[in-house]
Amino acid sequence: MNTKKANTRANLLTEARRMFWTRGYSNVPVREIARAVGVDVALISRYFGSKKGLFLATLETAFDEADLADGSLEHLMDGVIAAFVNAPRDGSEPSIVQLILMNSNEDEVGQIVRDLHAKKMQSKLAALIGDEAKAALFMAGLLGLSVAEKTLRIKGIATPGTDEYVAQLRHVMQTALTFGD
Amino acid sequence: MNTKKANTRANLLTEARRMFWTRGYSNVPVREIARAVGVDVALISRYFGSKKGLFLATLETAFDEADLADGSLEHLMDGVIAAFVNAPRDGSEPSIVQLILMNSNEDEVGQIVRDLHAKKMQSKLAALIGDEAKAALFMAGLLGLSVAEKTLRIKGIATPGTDEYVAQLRHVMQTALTFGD
DNA sequence: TCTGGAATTCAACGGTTGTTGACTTTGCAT
DNA sequence: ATGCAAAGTCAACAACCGTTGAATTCCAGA
Repeated sequence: MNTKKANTRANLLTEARRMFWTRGYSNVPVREIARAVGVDVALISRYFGSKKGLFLATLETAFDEADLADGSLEHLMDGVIAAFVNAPRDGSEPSIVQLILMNSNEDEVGQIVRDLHAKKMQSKLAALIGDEAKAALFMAGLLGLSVAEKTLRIKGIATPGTDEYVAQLRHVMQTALTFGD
Repeated sequence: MNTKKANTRANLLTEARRMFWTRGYSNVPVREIARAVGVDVALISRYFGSKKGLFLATLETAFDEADLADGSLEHLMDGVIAAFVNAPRDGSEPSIVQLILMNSNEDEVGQIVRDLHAKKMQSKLAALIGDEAKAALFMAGLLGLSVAEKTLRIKGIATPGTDEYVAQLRHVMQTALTFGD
């Protein structure tokens, strides 16, 4: 069987992604990932080279599903919400916004995450909106709402997934688009 | 001299505050703080009990200067900007918003920072604005702009301290106050 | 100058981290 | 059943962390 090794490798990748993206790179010991999967720690270094290699592997398919081709404002917002804010599939999985917020402070991998965000997300947004300052405010609103709810758990922010949360998101984002007008 | 001990104690406190507030609690080894001040590591445990004790000491006077008593919208925004966003005195010193963003993810001291923020900052804001949801969006905009500039370094966000940055801040915050109307 | 207490340093501890080489188990082909 | 890679485990490593008791330096008062 070739699927045996590939299976545990995939399990490690899934578990690592969930932990790294919700708690941050340096706050997750490799031993804990291995324990959650049910294998020995040595396999991480063996299959992914190092802890950093495992983290980079979780990044590789991060922005693949993001498709913001459509130009209309309505579809732009919906696309951003669907691709970056909503957690993919299972509700326990973190969103891309959370990946960014959790790991951009990290010393080692922080720059990689920032560059990836700038290249795949921010530049695309700026091109679609057509104004760098507006796009920046757009993104700031997105991040602020996320950190307010997910990290600071401020009372008054709606629960993600609800219509009310989407309404808040759209209101904040739409505001950014009127800046300076 | 009684001022000798108090002097190095104050130096440790200042250096710890700058490092903890800009890089996060767990990312700053106590040995580095001591080295920056020019004393031995043992003094930290001796003077503050523990690393956590040192961090808590940096929190003690954090929200003291915050005065949002005035009810007018103009003064509310200016007060928030002055008290929480602008760095106090020296430009190299971090702001309270940065303290919150940097340490709210921490396992140990995160809850303390969150509680402190909720008690001293968010509840006060909610009372002044009179609407919990609006106050939450107000705070979200503040945090988002800060994390976009300071943490992610998104191009398009103005430099803090400039008039343009204040304009962005006010625009984002004002938007939150019109939510639902 | 001597002394005694305060201020600081020194050296070591137990614990945790990521990593690696050697060993053991698994499972298919012969 | 047997051999033999592949898959996984085990033990140990060096480096780093926060903390602590003992030793040392510093310095004002007698």
